[in-house]
Amino acid sequence: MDRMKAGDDSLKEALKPPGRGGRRAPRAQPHTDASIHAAIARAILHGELKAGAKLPEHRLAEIFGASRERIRKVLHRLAAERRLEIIPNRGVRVPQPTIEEVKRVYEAHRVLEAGVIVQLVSMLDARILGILDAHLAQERLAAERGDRAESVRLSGAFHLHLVDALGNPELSRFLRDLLSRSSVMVSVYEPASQSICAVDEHGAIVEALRARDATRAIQLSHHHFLHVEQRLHMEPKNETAADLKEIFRGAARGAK
Amino acid sequence: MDRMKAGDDSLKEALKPPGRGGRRAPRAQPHTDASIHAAIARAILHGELKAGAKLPEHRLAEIFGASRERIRKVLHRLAAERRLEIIPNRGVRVPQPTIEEVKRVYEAHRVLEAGVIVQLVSMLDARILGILDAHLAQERLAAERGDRAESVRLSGAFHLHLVDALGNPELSRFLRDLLSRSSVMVSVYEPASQSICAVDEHGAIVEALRARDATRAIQLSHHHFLHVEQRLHMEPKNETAADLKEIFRGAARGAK
DNA sequence: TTGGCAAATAATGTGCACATTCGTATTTCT
DNA sequence: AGAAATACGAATGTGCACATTATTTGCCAA
Repeated sequence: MDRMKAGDDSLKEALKPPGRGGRRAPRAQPHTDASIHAAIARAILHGELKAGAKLPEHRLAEIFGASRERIRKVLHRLAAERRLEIIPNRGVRVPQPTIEEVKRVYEAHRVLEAGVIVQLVSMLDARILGILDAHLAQERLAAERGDRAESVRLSGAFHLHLVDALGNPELSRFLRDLLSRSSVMVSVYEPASQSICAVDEHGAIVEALRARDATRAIQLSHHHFLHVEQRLHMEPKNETAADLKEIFRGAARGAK
Repeated sequence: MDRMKAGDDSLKEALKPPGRGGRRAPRAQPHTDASIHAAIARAILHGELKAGAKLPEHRLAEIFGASRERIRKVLHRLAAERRLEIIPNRGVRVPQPTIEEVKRVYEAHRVLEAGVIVQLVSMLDARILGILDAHLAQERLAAERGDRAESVRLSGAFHLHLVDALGNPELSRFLRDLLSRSSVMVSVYEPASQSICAVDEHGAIVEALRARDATRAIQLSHHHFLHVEQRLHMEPKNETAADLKEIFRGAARGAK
């Protein structure tokens, strides 16, 4: 028979909006390399493509209406960015990180953020503090509303704000890479409920920064990451992946 | 006539040893993807491929004796790693960083190393100190011998030892990316003579680490990087690139 | 002589077809 | 009946040929 493993039609759902959501399908340029790349990256980031999900290039080609070679190029690029994993002659999958790799990513983030804090206290100004304060307000609002999805998103954005404040593209890009890998991890080793990053801990870090106390800010950040790591479940969830067509439905070819 | 720009035959020279240098050409497997990737990466790292050098895929294909598609795949991967720059429909070149980008890379390295130091003082042991001490001894030896090339290599390796001591692959990989980009920069904005990184400054950092004085180590590291930045010339050298065949001669197909 | 324009040329981008390899299912032997 | 070997099928890997785009060269005109 067809040996369809676990429903193979949900890939379409994940790759919805390459950016602009509501426009009616333009024409003549259904999908550029960048839009396919963005669609798949977004699906991974949003957890719609679960860890371990297979991405057959032939299937993706027909979903996006693109040739297999274009899909192939995008897939290889995503693999070079560590967002996908290519096993020779066996296809491409969403990486299924081990618990050790998860800890390495968090450790890397922790080490980087310590360096960021050191640099930040020497160049902190009202503008940066304003951004951080505004962000904390958003986080509190989302927490009060009980908007869990938004809280998760904002808790990641907090750390992005810290590096982005330095204005260094290299560092920002590195952290984004780490976060994109973290997002896959939360779908596997799902943290206990509640917000991933407690708002209070973020607030405390900002206060230490405001006081130009790098040592204290680093300590707070350090403990903050330890809390996050402790919330991770030690055993992977191992759920069956949704099918590709569903995932990429919106992103597929606009309106087929 | 032939419009050979600046001698187009030096590409071969740069891509010499994919790793093993002296072995006589094996057979049947002239070049795998990895070996081509390594050869080009090495040529960039060693400064044999100067900034702004063009790498026509057809030329590389005949040099390595591989198909154009394989070259193409490797080139795209190198571009994803920020080692090469692809301009659509205009080919691939070695990136020619601006002085601002150079400073960003050094700043990123400096910020990262601050975080590394923070983590390092909390997990420093005799083994790590031994590695660092041994490295310093090598650096002093090279300096006494006046071996400038070796000094440059070792000064970069010192910072690699610092991150590698943490045992975190993510951080090590990030720093290697940064260093690979720095190597292109020194060929453009050539630092004043003398060693790039003074051995004494490295030694002082190790001493601060030995004393578990993170603050002092960070300060030393910070000033160390400022010194390196100050040594950069502010104007690019703009020299004509050597030709490809020469660069990749050894690496090409072993024994033509 | 210089400036712009047009054709030729070379290099890149793309799609197609074939070769290779891995997983699966069937068959056969013990 | 169980296990191993084999054959089948699907998916990936690779090379080739064509289309498209940029760059250069030659020419013409001002």
